[in-house]
Amino acid sequence: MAEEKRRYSGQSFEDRQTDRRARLVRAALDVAGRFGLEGTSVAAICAEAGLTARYFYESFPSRDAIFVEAYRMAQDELLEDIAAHIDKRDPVASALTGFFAVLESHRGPARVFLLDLDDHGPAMKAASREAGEKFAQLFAPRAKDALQIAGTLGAILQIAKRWIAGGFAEPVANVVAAALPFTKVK
Amino acid sequence: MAEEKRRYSGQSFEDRQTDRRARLVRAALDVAGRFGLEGTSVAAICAEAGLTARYFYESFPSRDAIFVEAYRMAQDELLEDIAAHIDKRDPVASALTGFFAVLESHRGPARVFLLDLDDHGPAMKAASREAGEKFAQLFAPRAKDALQIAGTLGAILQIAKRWIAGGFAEPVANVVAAALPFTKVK
DNA sequence: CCTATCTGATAATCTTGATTGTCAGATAGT
DNA sequence: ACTATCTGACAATCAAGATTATCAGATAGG
Repeated sequence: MAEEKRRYSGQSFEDRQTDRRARLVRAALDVAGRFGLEGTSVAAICAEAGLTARYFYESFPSRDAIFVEAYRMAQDELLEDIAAHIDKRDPVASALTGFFAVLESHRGPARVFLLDLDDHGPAMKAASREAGEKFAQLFAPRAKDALQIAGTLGAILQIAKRWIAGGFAEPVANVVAAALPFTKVK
Repeated sequence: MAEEKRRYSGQSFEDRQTDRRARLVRAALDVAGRFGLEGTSVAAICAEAGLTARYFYESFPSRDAIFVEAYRMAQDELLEDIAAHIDKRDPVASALTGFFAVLESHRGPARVFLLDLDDHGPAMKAASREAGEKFAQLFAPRAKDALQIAGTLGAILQIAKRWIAGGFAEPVANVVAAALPFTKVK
């Protein structure tokens, strides 16, 4: 909507292309956040971005490609936001607070993150594994046993899912309080 | 294969129908265990069961219907097997041991259980929620906070996933040892 | 004004897989 | 042997959605 003026050389066409690409990624994240990856068609992404399929394939070779890109973008933003929240005094608790706070403020992207991504192709699986490793460094910085790290991560993610399913009813502080003990498991 | 003799009235036709239905459910569980729900087509289920599509729709109105049934069957069997393992002395630890032991011996059905089932329709979602409640009684019998229960369950499931991803390399005892502390979180 | 390029919309194509329908051969009860 | 029913295989239909192709109108630079 918001019908951009047609003046297509206010910006160079590369700039416009880049714009479109970015709009598509945003749209994909948005739609996937509402309907899940499976429920996100190319048509829906394009409609959300106010573009048509032609532009989609101008920037991405396939639907899966944009999913991977959207996921990585959300991942990066989430990690950055959390990093900004970290307090040296108590890195784990503050990271946790940052994590849940960001989820609460970006409810769309949040959902994409918490899905099981192992069943959406190898690229997605790899991206999700990388994310897992990065989060592990935040939430279980000194754990060495892979299974234990998995447990901590699983606990936090499942708590987040339940929280989201309940409509973010609990205040962040409560959620953090529930999750924190799971980071302390010896 | 194993070409059953055609003698279709050795059993009444109702019996044969019931047989076919059961074979289909087994097959669905098996294929889903190998390829995931999305990767499980009606054709694949039928091939695995040694039957054809006609019989599929004789017993099930849709593909989703058999998924729900297969999931519930696996759920029941898993819970029964765990129940058989429970030791009154230390119910949680023994339930955990039973859980992982069963996963190890039934690797196919195991996978179906650990998937995120929220994105396969409302019936599946409901079934998975029920399962969650039953498992919570086993693994977190005295917890009262929903978020904490979620955390414990999430930890155990994630540990199981990681274990499976690693090809069941760790012995069950180690996996139980990694998971047990997560059931003790206060 | 002309024209090459860009844009937006729409339609055509292709794939995949579910769901139905048809049919000849097999079986068992009579 | 006769016939109604059951069986297995296969083709036909339908739908959804990805990917491509087409086309008329808009724009800007010369």
